[in-house]
Amino acid sequence: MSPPPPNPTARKAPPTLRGTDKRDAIVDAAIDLFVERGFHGTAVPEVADRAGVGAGTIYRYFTSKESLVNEIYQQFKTELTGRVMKGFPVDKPARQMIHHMWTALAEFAKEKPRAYAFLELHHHGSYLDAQSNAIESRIMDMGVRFLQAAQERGEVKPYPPMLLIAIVHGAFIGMLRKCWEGLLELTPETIAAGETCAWEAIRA
Amino acid sequence: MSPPPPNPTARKAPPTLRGTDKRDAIVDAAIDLFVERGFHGTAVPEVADRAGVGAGTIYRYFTSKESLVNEIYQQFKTELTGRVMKGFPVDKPARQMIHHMWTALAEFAKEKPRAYAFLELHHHGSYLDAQSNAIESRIMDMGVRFLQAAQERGEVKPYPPMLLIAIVHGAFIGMLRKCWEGLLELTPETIAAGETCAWEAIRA
Amino acid sequence: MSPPPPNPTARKAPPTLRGTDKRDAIVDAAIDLFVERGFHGTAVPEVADRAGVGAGTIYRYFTSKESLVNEIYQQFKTELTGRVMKGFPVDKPARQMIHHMWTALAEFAKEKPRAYAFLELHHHGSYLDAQSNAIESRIMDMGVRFLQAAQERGEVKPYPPMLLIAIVHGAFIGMLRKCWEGLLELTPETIAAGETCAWEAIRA
Amino acid sequence: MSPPPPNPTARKAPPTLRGTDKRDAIVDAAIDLFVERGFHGTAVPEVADRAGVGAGTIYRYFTSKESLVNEIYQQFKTELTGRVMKGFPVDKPARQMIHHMWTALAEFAKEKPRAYAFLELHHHGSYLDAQSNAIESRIMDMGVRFLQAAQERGEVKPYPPMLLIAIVHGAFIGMLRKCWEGLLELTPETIAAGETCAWEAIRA
DNA sequence: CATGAATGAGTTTTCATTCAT
DNA sequence: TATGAATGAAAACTCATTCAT
Repeated sequence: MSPPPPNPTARKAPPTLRGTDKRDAIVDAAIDLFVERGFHGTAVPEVADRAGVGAGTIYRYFTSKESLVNEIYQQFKTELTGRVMKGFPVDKPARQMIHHMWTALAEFAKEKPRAYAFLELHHHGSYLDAQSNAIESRIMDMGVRFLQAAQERGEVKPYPPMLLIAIVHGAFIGMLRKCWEGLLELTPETIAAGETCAWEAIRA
Repeated sequence: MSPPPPNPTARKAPPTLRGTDKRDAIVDAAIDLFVERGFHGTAVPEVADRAGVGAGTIYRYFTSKESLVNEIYQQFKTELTGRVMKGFPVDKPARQMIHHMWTALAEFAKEKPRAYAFLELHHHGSYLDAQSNAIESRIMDMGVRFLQAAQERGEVKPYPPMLLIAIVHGAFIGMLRKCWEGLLELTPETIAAGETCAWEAIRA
Repeated sequence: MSPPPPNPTARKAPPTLRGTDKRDAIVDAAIDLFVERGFHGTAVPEVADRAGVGAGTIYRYFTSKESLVNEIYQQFKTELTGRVMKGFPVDKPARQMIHHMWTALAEFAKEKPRAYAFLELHHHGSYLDAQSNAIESRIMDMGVRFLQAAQERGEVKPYPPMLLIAIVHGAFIGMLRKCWEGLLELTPETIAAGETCAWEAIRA
Repeated sequence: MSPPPPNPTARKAPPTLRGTDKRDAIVDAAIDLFVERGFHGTAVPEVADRAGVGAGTIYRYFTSKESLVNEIYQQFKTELTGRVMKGFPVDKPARQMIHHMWTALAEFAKEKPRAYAFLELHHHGSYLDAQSNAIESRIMDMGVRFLQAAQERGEVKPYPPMLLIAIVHGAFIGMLRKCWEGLLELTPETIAAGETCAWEAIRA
């Protein structure tokens, strides 16, 4: 996200990196607090405290509290959709598409659980701007197209594609939530079992 | 301004019920706003305005903003669990249990969509007190017991019961969310299709 | 506290008395609360609760919270000054004047401790109106005149009369305060000892 | 801390001390208003206005309105008792003790009249915490001990020491109050005369 | 007459944002 | 560039007073 220093001999390199460090610290702190207490329940100075920076510093990286959530949202939503899109088995059977998607989501959720929780919990906050919401629709459209194709091949149930997406995605979220609540563990076995359920939910 | 009174002699009805009316108006307004903007994003005077009462009036019915969310949460969570429990086919095959549960949830969600959204979105808010959280665990325990019995009868997949619950409940929420977003309609067909998916997700 | 009904056949007696009873109950409750928590620290509904009447009832006897304090203040200040004036040994030696005054104050303070505390603590509240403050000055003027006369007779110290008043009255209040705090008991002995001190403080 | 700058180029003095300056301004404003209108009668923004700071600033120096009164109370009560204790003629005749105490109190009351009035008027407010009240008792205990010793030496009247304290302290307060009301002037002569009265009030 | 539910102006307190250093 | 003290607008909540019953 930060452009590579065009001048490798610059003495200013550490400060430049420090800038990135600070941004990252702010993002990390903000994710934690937004997940724990929600957007409106989190005070900017709290974010600054947890990030170990001054309150004013946040405004050097983000123009407002709203832009902070939105930038975080877009950053991670983009990363998440990127992972799902990357290597998506476009021409393969639906079973493999589900496997790819389920695995990609699970990996992300395991690597960056707070970020995933953040995306999930702030899904439709009134503070999200148009751009943040747009990312969602694009991936949804893609999902619908692939599912329609699979229906035509008779691989999945002939229900509205949006319903099938909802069922699969909902099942995934449901699984994750129980993990966050400590009632389930996100082991490879759990993930695989969940995937089986999700597939059988929609297969023809 | 006032609707044409079909009965010109009825004058006392509103005054008689006014106390209950006001409380209900506050609860309705609060649900709407909490769903739209979240707990911390909703100001008490906004609730009062939408309810058509003075700001101070809210404090005659609820001791604090927190008690307002908690009372609403408990009221509807109790109603919802009551509906699921009532007439639950205890000794019947798992398929019927799923049908009963799915139908009960769908009926409630259709009758009182805002209330259902409220319960769903405020699920684990830090402002919910012990009592509010307790209702959830009790119904979950029951679900686990029934699923275990069904597993022993070989009716559902031999995965952790909590995972199966998560999948089914998650699928239901997923379906609803798409309805809230206007991407799906909560018709009897949609509901039935979703139920089929949910059942096939967990059946052995 | 309520006078015996002089007319046993009057059907209206109870209502009539009830009115007076209510006013008295309000005054009693108000004195207690004003002493405990101060004027601004006392809520009108609290007064109503303790008096056992409805909140609105207070406004049938007093036009406002301010008029409530002021009426109470004037009522008891008038009673107190009346007691001091009644039978004041105008032509007698200063020693006897001090005795009379000290005894009158002590009797009142013993009979109606809350009322005395009220007068003392609300002495110069910004909510007292002109009339309330006027009562004070009149009795003070009288005290100054008598003390000047006594000075001319060489009975008391030739200091500013206002200082002598301040010393004696201050000493009395000081004694009472320790009683209120439970550090001293308002026995006849204490009162007499205090009087001796007060007299020797100002005698020539 | 900084000597009076006779040098017109000094620009940095106020900023250096600004933190302390603000706190002091708040304390000064609060004392004035608490004396004039009482604790509950004073609104925090009023204090802020008079102090020339923003309302929020007060909460950077004091955690609440209550802590504001308590900190002020303790600060000045500690200063006052310190002055009385400092150089107290422990082994000298009671006459000298009275002189020392009376002079110390009068000096403080003259230097910081608002602070003295504040201490006096808020003496037993329900908003004072345990620590604020504790300061009072310690100095009282000391007074009792010294008076008992003086009684054994036959220097003062054989009345309860607490009564003698009450008389002397009450007389002092009485004198001050008349000064606050403008009915007496706190000249050295007045102070000396008052002291004479106070001594003769308790001497054997 | 008596009541107490209802209210909005006012209270204490928090917090996003700015700006002097 | 980074800071954090300062702030005022807005939040949650209280209460003197009114008025329909």
